[in-house]
Amino acid sequence: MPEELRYDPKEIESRWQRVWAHERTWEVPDDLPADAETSYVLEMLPYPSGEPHIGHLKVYSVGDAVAHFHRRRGRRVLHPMGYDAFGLPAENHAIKTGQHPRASTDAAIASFQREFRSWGISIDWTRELGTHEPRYYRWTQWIFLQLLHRGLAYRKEAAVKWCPVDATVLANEQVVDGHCERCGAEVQTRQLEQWFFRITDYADRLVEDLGRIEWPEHVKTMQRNWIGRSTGAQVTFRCEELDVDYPVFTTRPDTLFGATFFVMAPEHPDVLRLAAGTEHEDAVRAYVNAAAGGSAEDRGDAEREKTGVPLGRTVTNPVNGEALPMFVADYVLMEYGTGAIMAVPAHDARDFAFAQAYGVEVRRVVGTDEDLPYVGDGPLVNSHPDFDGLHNRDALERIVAWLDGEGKGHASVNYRLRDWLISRQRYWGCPIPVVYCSGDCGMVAVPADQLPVELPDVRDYAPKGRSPLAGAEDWVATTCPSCGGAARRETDTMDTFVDSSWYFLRYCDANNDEAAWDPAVLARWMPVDQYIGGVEHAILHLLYARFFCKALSDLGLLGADEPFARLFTQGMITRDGAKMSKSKGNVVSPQAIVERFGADTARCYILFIGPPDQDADWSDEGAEGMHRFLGRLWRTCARAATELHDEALAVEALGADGLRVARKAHWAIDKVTGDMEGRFAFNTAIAAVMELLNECGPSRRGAAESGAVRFALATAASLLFPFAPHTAADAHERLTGLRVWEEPWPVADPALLASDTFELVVQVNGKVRDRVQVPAEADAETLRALARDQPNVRSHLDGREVLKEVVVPGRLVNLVVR
RNA sequence: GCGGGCGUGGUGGAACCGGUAGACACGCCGGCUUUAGGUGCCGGUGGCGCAAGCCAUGGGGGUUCGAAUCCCUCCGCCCGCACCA
Repeated sequence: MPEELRYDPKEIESRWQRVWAHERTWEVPDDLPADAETSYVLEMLPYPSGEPHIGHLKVYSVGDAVAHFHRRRGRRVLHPMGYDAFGLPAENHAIKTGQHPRASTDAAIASFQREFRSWGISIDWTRELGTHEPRYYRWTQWIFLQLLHRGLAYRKEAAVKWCPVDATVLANEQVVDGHCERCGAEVQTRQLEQWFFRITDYADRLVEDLGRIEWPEHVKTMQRNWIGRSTGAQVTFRCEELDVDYPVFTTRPDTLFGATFFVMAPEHPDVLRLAAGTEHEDAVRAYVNAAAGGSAEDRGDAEREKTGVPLGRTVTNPVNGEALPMFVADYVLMEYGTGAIMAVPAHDARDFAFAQAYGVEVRRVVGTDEDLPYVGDGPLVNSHPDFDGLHNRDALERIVAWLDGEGKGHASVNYRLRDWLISRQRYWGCPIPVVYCSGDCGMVAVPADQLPVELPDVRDYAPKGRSPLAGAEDWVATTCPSCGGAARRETDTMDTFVDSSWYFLRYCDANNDEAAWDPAVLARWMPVDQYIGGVEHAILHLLYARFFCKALSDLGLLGADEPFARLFTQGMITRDGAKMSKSKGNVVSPQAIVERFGADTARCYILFIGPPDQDADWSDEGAEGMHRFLGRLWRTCARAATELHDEALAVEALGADGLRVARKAHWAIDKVTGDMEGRFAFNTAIAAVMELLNECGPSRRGAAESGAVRFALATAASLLFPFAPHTAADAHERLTGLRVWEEPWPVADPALLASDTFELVVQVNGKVRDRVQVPAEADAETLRALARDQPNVRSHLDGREVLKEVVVPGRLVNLVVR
């Protein structure tokens, strides 16, 4: 093969990357014309650690294809890049090596930048940000202040989750089955004063607005489950002996007449007081202590035997005045509802299990033939003459109305969602911009014009149950912004999910030094039109970001109250069917692939491997095949550029071969466009380009006119550009002299899409017996006659009676015979 | 246990509305080019059968002229939720 026709991705890729960088091709200016059509395409913010992995390659291959497609369809596309740069891995590394987290983070960022650039993704690098840079976290702190002033950030003492390994508190969302989501250690409960964001204020809207966004249904379901909205009633039970009211939340006020006991969580503050002076006092104390020491994991296990201890007191059921025995039991959780429940064993599986174990009465109040416990619907029985016989769902409303009238209860909505605990006793995070005055001012917010509160250097990163920042004495000691007296800084830092809850806003106005953003600029881009990332963020990041947008929009700082209009969650790339990991030694490094085949091959193969929302197994052979295809495309174009003369494409003058090639090109335009528009079917889009190229092979194209072949090849390069930008740009330029990214996305000619003949399938009794080329305009009668006339069809009709003829114009004829 | 998704050649997958099952690729087989090879190009490739044909989309049943696609049922795998009152 002549040297000039060698496909050399290294040379091609670096050459075009230089052109795009030099011409700043992918930058979008801040002063776009008002009528510009825009699109915001965003991949989830990467955490920079070591080098990018194959998941990054996938997310940017998808995102860049989308970004390019929109650009070529005439939109101005915002496609920025940044780094989620605060976080524990860098800090833990610092504890081990003494290297400042900033140094290791910046090194990782540099390697990410280098690799991202080598992939040729079309990023507007002028908007690049790192969440650890003071110019960024200055505004993270500013947002914190806005929330603080609105009462959406607050400090309170509460039972919180503590990870003993990471030595910090965690948000509920970061505890999975009683274990730290990050490190896997079993979490403990501690009573601490911490900072929270009032996300529960938005619980309702966070559920409600899921209806307005185009997200995968399973992600919405996960969020709904997490928020856990339940409607029901709050009902007050009175303990006469102690003269205290205990409200409970129930979703089943219709079963109030079936309540036979009352249970409190071991953490309920009144438990010991209630038992005091009764014969159960010691047992209760022992039970409460045991519960406090038990593991959160066991506590959450529904299969576990129900345990509990009587309190020796009763409460009065407000609907019938009955005295119900009180218990303490750990199947009741302090953090949900009021920490106390009315127990209806006949119609609740948990209460039933407890009643069986402790010999409490079970009273059926929903009449059915089913065994107890019965949690379904039915007519009320054994309740009250006013309600007996009513369907329980109707009775529910009437009972709540009655309670309301009597002042004994009211309709109520309860959520599983807790407020977001955002303080962390760690170093490498955004400082919380608050000081504590040693005088009379108490807690004072650092004024916005004194931001950022910069993270000081410390000598010792090791966590000791308090933030390493507490050791930076010079930094901690400050003056009170209010009275000018002595004050001490808050030493906790913010959860890094705070940093990533607003970065997509900053990108819109990334270099604004006067404000976090200009709302007018934001209005142009927000919400993100297409967000792309892993499903592992279905709850954490995606819920927090939604909360931020709602809170900020309520503050008048932002128009969009949903951050991400469309979400796409990509599947994992596995190797030999298993998740890639260093310990398994099955890691495929993007750098190695790019080194060996070039970025275009890597990107295309990852998209070709299967539907991008599904997991897919990496195959080296598959990547080689993609490399062959790109080489063939490039070479065929390069050869055509010199060997096929550049004649105009006159469709009317084309012969059969030329027409076939031109048609195939228009078919491919239609196919690729449809695959990109409707769904992210990049795999079939690339397959269509492969088909088109196959049609242009020297033997297959036959006597096709050079204009038709050139058009088909240029089209192939053009259609492949979103997936293999360098190769496509190079091939396209050689062939046409034009820069493909400046060309509009091709539009299929309907006249060339429709063929003048089609292959009619003829079935007898549903089995294909023959095929025949027929004119596209043939009417049903013609098709019918033609079908019956095929030799192989005749032999199957021979001596039989035709009962029915099904004619599907443009497709098939089915003859039903006996 | 509850909810959701999936199951198609040796492999990844395609078939978007019920209308030619297996596009496109990997792998394999054969041929050509020949520079020694990788490479490149052309062709073949679901199974059984000499063939006509038959069988085939996890198993079974159903609806339909016609089912990978719709319905019922069973099996297997994956994901989420799971003492939330």
